[in-house]
Amino acid sequence: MGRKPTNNREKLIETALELIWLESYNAVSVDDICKKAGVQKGSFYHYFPSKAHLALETMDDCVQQHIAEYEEMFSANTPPLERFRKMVKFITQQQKEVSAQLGRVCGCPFATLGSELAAQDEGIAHKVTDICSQKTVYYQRTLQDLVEAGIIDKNTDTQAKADEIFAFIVGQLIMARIKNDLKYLEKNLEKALFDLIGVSQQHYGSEKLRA
Amino acid sequence: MGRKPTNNREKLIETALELIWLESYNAVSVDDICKKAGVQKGSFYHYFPSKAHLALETMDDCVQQHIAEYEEMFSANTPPLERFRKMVKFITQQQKEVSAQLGRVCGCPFATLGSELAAQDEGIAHKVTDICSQKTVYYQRTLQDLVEAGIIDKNTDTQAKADEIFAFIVGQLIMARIKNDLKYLEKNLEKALFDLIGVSQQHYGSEKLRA
DNA sequence: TTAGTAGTTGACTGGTCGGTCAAATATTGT
DNA sequence: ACAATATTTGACCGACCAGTCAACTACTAA
Repeated sequence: MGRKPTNNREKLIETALELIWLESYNAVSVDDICKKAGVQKGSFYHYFPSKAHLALETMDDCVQQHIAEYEEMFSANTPPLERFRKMVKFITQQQKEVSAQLGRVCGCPFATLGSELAAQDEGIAHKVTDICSQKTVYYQRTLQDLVEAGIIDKNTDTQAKADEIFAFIVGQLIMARIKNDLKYLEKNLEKALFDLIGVSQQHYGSEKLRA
Repeated sequence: MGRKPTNNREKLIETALELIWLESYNAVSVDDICKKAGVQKGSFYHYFPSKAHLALETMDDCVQQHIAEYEEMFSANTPPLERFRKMVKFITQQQKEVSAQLGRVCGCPFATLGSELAAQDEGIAHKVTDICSQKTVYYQRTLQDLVEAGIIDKNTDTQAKADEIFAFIVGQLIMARIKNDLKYLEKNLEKALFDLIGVSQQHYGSEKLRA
């Protein structure tokens, strides 16, 4: 029943991701999004009760894709250090692509949005917090595997360390966004991450041999 | 000549820092700032040619206070590890105070503003980048001292490591802001920072003995 | 005294904001 | 054919936005 389904909903979500990621939530208006998506404002409010709800659904859409990637990168049959290496490559590669597509380094959309709206919209702040926990689970499991493999200190507080890793990556992405420069990401992220985790030099490249 | 000087200018800058730090640049209007500062809009535009200029001057004002603190914390007659410890304490203490005063964890005003306006206002993005470089100079000098004292790996790329430290702290502050929670900052920041720098466990508390 | 100046006032502008709505249109099940 | 439903349309709303301006006030230097 009803009218033929169009992809207006998806178009709005896609466009919202682009514009908000590039600029910011408050700098992009509903009219901007509609115009760029080629959708009328009435249709917008047919699908989303408010601008904030669009942002929430956009984040859901974005995180779903991320989780799919993370499931693969962090699968148990990948050696633990290699998982982090894959993640670093994924992040830098993704930043490179988005930067080429949108014309500037955009960083982490969740962190940017979360920081901007932390005090303005509880719902969005909460959603971002959720996404963080979701991701740190992958880190924590991997850290446990690293402990068991004897690659890092067995007294590591894996929960705390996982949060630190997340914060570290967020920080690097925020700085890349502000400076509009990918070179720090490309050059040092992996090594810096291993320093933070506490991987000794001798393990840096030797995992495959021992795994 | 002219009328008796008031402190309206300072009031505007103070109020702008409060409101923008708490919320965000685009979420706070010139009217909001004027109202809270008890200053008329005409006076606002007597002192500042635009909202963006106010933000710039607010950052200048804020960074000046920071630099004074950093000069003391990072003075050469403080042992290098102790400098970082002082900084961590300063950051957590400041966050605690601001959080008590403004009602929520606010994080790093430069990073929040920089991330929000990176693509919207070149001037502000550039100013934030400047502030970063200014601060990383302190880190780099301290890292060199740590190398010379034999406390960290002598092959450390101090320039890169200083940027990593900055990004790490920014990340922690952004996460504290998003989660509106200081506990990670209070519990683990110092240890995590030392891990990132590559300070071995044996040096954690022993510096004063050897310095 | 008076001319010049720094600072203040608050009404005003044109444009944009998020959001609403009643009517039109297309599609489906019966 | 027709009723029910899903979707689209674009004009419209009041509130708010950054910024302007001409008149006004209080001070100083000559």
